Amino acid sequence: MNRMPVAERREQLVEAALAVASRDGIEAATVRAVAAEAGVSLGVVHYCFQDKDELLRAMAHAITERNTVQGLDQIPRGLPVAEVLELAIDALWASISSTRGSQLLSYELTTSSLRHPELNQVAIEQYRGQWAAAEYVLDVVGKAAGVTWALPSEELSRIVVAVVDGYSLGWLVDGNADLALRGLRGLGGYLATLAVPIENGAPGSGAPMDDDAVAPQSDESPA
Amino acid sequence: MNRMPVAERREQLVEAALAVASRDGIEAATVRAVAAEAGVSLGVVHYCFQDKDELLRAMAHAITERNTVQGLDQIPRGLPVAEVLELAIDALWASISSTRGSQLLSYELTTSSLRHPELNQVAIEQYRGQWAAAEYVLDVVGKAAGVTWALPSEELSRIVVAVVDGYSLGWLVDGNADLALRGLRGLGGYLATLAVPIENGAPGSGAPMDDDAVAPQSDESPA
DNA sequence: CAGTGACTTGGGCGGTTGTCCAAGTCAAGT
DNA sequence: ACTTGACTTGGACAACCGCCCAAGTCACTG
Repeated sequence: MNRMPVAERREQLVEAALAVASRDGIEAATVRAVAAEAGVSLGVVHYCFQDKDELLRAMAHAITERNTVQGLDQIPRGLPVAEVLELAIDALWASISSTRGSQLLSYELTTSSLRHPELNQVAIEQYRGQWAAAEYVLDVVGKAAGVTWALPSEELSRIVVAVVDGYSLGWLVDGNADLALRGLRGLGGYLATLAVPIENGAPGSGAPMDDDAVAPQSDESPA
Repeated sequence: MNRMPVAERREQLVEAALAVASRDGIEAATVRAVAAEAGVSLGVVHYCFQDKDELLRAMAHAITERNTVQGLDQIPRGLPVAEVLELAIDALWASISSTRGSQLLSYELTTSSLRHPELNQVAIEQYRGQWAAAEYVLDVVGKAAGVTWALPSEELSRIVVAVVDGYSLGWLVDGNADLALRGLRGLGGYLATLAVPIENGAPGSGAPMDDDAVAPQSDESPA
């Protein structure tokens, strides 16, 4: 094999682990399988990572980092909240539904983390990332539509993450993408009822609305 | 060991498998560990089950069947829909939050099922059971409060299952039961806005309400 | 051009897994 | 009392796992 500095080799191995685990499941991501996927011999993995667990943690970190939301910068301003939300949700679902293996791997990583002390931090990092991402998206959407939200953004992001998680799981099980997307659009409709227009002279818009502030739902995608 | 007919022995082994897997995770439920938990020798397991997979399927079937909702028969009639929903949700959450290991095992079973062809039917059976249970609960609640729902019950049950799943996962990760319960009560508040009183002379009640029928959320617990 | 050290190799180690089986034990029927 | 067959036992097997290491290879520096 081509010689390569450790740092670069590590990235390659993480990539290989991600490929194997997304395709065949986290249990299939053995040291041997990762080495074979990367086209290197067995010893290389333990030369670059102290443990198999360290490799798995690096892989989890990579897949979590990759879940950053994309394409939010091109959301047009001045649209009604409901429409902005629909755009955001459609984009989110497109990115989720096109990466089934990664989605499934994310849930496998979460449950594995909750069982094995060596992966202790993985799950909480995953969800901290998702809650923060949801909060950020809600902030961007709110600014694009000129509204604020009737609920604290931590609660709202929890709602978004929970609902997206729930529908993603359901979709993984039954394979019905349309049903899931319709459900998520419903979440968008619910969120729209929580939008409060900014009194400021700015050209806001969207669903005005009372808050009878009931609340919870929410989640940001684990893609 | 005491002699025992196969059928009875099978039940005992399923119980042992459930104990091991709930406590230590699905990976820890090896044939040896299950035999030890049941206090029988190794060969007994393969005498009662053809495969390890057959044992796992039987275990999954048992845990899914056990998720039937309880205590619904003692819901008082004539209460406002919002209060009935809160009662139901509090009971549901009490049963979820008191069985952390089983909840986690349910998610492990789902992901395992989605990866291994031998467990193919497990996940879909789990969710069919949960969607049906949610539908049943919504029906009971509706009758107790004298209302019907503004959305088709299949969609509503999907919402319930998705939201409960999402919040359960979040709770498994961060351990914050209060936050999850508050979130689920919010789901109850949302559902209340979808309740339509029955015109019939019956003493219904609860939040009346327009349906702007957006929709989805929902889930029934995997306990 | 020689030497040094980072990187790679492939096999071996002990442990665990699912599966199998020859032999043993015990309750029930004749 | 003896036979039969359901049930149990404990060890063996091959396959796989994570981990380790002595030896080899190559790029680079002096």
